[in-house]
Amino acid sequence: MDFNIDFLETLNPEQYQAVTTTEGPLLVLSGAGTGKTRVLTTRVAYILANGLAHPWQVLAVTFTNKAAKEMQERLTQMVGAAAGDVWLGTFHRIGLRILRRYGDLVNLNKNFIVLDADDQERLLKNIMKECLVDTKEYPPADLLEIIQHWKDKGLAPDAITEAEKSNFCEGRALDFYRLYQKRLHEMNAVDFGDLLMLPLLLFQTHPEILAEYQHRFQYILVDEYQDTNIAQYMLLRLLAKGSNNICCVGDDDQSIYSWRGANVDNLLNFEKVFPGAQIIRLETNYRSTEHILACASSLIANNTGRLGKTLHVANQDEMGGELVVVQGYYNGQEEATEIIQKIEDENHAGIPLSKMAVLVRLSFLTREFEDALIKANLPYRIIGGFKFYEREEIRDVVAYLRLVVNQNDDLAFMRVVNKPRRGIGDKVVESLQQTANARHISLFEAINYAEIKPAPLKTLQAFREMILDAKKQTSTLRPVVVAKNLMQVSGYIAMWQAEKSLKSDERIDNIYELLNKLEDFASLDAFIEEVSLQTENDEQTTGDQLVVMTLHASKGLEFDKVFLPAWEEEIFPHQRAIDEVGEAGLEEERRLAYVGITRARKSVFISYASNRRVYGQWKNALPSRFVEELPPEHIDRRGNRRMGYGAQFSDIRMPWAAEKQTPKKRVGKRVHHETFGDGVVLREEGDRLEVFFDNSGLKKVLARFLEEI
DNA sequence: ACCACGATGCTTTTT
DNA sequence: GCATCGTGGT
Repeated sequence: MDFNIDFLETLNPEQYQAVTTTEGPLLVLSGAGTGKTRVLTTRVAYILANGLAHPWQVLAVTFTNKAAKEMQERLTQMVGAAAGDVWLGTFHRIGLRILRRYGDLVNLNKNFIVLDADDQERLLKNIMKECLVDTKEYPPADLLEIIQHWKDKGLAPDAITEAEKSNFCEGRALDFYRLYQKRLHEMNAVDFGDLLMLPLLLFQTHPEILAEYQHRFQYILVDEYQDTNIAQYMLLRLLAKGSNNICCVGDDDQSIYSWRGANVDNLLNFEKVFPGAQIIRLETNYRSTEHILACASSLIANNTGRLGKTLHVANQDEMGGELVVVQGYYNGQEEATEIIQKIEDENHAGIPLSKMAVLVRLSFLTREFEDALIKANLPYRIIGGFKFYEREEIRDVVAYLRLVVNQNDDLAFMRVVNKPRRGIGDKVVESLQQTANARHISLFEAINYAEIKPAPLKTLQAFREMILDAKKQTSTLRPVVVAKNLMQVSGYIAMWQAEKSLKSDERIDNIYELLNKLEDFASLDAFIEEVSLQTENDEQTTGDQLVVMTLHASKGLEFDKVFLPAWEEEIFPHQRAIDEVGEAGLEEERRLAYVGITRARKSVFISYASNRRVYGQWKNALPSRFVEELPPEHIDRRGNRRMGYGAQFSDIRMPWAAEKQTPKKRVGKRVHHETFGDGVVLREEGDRLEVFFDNSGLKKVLARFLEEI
C-alpha cells in the first residue's frame, strides 16, 4: 500500500507510542486538546500501512456521526480509498450494520425500521392508554427513560432482576417494556437502544456469529471511551476477546453523559477488564493558552476520584495570552446583546464568525442569543435547539416515505393518513385499530376488512392505492422522483402552500431541502436509514456563521474565542443535576464547565446575569460557584456591569423583587384585582393564588396582579 | 370531523 | 411565554 509515514515524525513521543503500540489492550488517557483524533486516525493508517490488517478488519467506533465523518475524511487523506472499507461509525451505526446482516437470528425481518424518540414516545403513550393508565400522572417520557436505561445496560425484559425494577406506575414499567418490545416486533421496528441491545443478544445466543466478528476485527479503536454505556462496553469486551487488540481513547474529566447511561467506570477499570493493558497519557495541550489551561485545571481540581492529569502548553508562544474574562450583567438580555456586540466587533477586526462560539448549559438559553443575532443581522446557526429532522414537516415527509417502503409501519400510517385533512378522524382510525388488533394485521391492511362508512372507506382506499402506486414507481423511477411525485399527489405540499404564512414558507423550503438530499441515494430504504440515524445536526458550514450551541454538543470541537454565558447557580450547575444525583451531579456539571473552557484556543469570556427570565417569570440569580473556583491570577473579573464589582445581589431592589418579600401567608386576606375586583384568598400555591371574588367568583390568579386591601 | 379556545406544563443535557 | 393538549361548540 502506498502510504507516506512521514507524519509519524510530527508526533510527540507519547502520541508516537499511542500510534505504534498496536498489539494488546491500550488505554490512551487523552486530555482536552492533546491531539487524540490525530492519534486515532494515524493509528488506523499505521495499522493499514504496515499490513497488520486489511481495512475491513479494523473497527473504529466514535461517539457522534460528525466525529466519524471527520475521521473518515482524515483517513482518506492518509490512505486513500482503503479508508472506505474500514468499519467506521458510531456504536449505533455498527450495531445497525450487524443487525441488517444477522437480524433474522434475533427475530427481525431484514428491512426493519429504526424509530426515533418521537415514535418511541408515541408508541409508549398508545400502550399506556390501552392499559388505561393516566398518561398525565405517569408521563410516557419518564417510562421511555426507564426503558432506555434498561437497554443501556443491555437488559431485555426477561433479564430485568428484582433490583432493576422500577416503581414507576405501581411497578408496571416492566409490563409496559414487554408490551413495547412485542409491539416493536410486530411492526418490524427497533429503537435506538435496540441497536446495541440486540447485537449483544445476538452474540450471546449465537456464539458462531460472535466468533465470526471476533475473527474479523483484528484491531478495535474506540473514541470517547469515558462516555460509553454498559451495553457498549459489553459489546466491546466480547469483540475484543478475539484479537485482544483494543485501543480506547478517553478522558475521565470529560465524562458528561452519565444521565444517558454512560459509565466512567468503563474507563477507570480498563486495566482490570483487559489484563496486561498499557496506559499512555497525553498531557501536552496544543490548543489553548496558559491562562485558559490554568482556569480549566483549577476548576476540575475540585472534583474527586479523578485519574488525574496535568496539562501543559505545547509551545512557548502560547504562554500568557489574554486573561479569562468574567463579566457580570444586569439581565440575560443585556448579556446576550453585549456578547453579540463583542462578537460583531471581533468580526470587524478580522476574526471569522466560524472561529467563535457561544456555548450554553441549557438549550432554551440560545433563544436570547438568536434574538440578538437577528437584530445584529449576523449569520448564525443554533445547534441543540430544534433539530432539522425533528421538525413536523420533515417527520411527515419521512413518514410518507416509510409507508411506501413498509406498509406495516403503523406509526407512519397514523401520522399521515389524515395529513392533509382527508376526513379521516379518530373514529375511523379507532375502527381500523380494532380490526388490526383482532386480525393481527397492520392498519394499512385493515382497510380491506374494517367496517367503515362508504365515504371514509373510499378515501382510505384511494390513500391505499396512492401509497401502493408510489411503491410500484420505486422499481422504475429514482427515489427522489417518487418522493416528489408523492408529495404532490398526496396534497401534502399544497397543504402548506395554502397556509401562506412565514412559517409555512420555511416549511416548504425545508421539505425541498430534504427532497434534494434524496438525490444522493439509490433507494428510499437507504435514505430512511440515514435519516433515522442522523439525529445530530451535521456540519453544514454554509459560509461564515456563528454557532450557538449547548455545552454537550460542543464536545470535541474547538474555537479561537469561546463565550460562556449564564454561569449562574441553579442554571450552571443545573439545580436538577444536584437534586437528582447530589455530589456526583455537581461533579458532572463541573466537567461540563471544564469541557466548555477547554474548547477555546485564544480566549474565554465567562458571564452571568443578576436577573433572568425563566418560564416567563423574572428570577434573580447568583453567580455560579464555578466562578469562585477559577484562579484569581488568571482571570480578569469585571463584576456587574451596572452595579460595579462587589455589589451585593441582595441589595438589588427591582419591582418584581418586591413581590418576593411579601409574607407568604396570604390565605384569608382581602385583595383587589384590576379586572376581577375585590375578593378573598382561599388557597396559595407558590405565586398562584385561588381567590374568590365578590363579583366574579372563583379564579386562579398570579400574586403580582393582586393588591392587599 | 374540525375548529377555537383555554388550561397546563415546560427547560437539562442526545446517540 | 409559548407550544401542546383536551374540551366543547359548530
